[in-house]
Amino acid sequence: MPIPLPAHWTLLPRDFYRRHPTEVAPQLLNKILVRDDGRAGRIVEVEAYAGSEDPAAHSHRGPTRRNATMFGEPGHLYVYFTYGMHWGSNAVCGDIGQGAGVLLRAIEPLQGLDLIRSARPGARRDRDLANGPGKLSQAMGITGEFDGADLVAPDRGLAIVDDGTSPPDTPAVGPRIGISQAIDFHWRWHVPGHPHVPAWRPHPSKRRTPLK
DNA sequence: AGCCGGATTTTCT
DNA sequence: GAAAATCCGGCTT
Repeated sequence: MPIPLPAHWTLLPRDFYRRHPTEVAPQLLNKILVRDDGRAGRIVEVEAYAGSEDPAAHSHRGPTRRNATMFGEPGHLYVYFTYGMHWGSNAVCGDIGQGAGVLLRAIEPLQGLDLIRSARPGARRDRDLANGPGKLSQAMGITGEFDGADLVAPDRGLAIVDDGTSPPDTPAVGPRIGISQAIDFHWRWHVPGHPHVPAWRPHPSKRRTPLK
């Protein structure tokens, strides 16, 4: 069942996702993540994860039960569980079998603020509602039930749309956060100076050292 | 504003 | 059995 959208909001086509995640990621900035319950937010921070070429990717060592969605059709949502309590949301990219995706790290809530606030009871300020992959998923009510959801031909009330806002001409770039492998890949992009992106980070505030 | 530790459980080695 | 694509609260500057 289709998601009711404002007239000028258009679904992103399948081919949008059928590219390398480092190409898709910056293009996802300023797009909108929408749910059929009225929740919507502008994507303001993303990270690219490739397949076998990327030691930090869940898909690096090939398909498993957890990452199976990453190896499927692009334009679906890969939802993973980590740290015993947090969900992360990715748009699957590239070709089938590649295992690539773009992690959605932060959105600026636009619609359904009442629902989003009640989903994030701990948030003091609105800028804390969805400025992190776990917070974003919690704000939008995304859990494992949404793993594999189609974002192009929505089957679970979730989609990514274009409202006519272009991606930033010069998106800010930096290293990915919370990983211990391939920290030299600068595969994180965000809207420069956006208030709903965590304060300017020239480097991760907490860098884990690889276990020896 | 930054650093630190605890929470909590799935996943794969 | 250890690490994990994190978050939060509490403590120190």
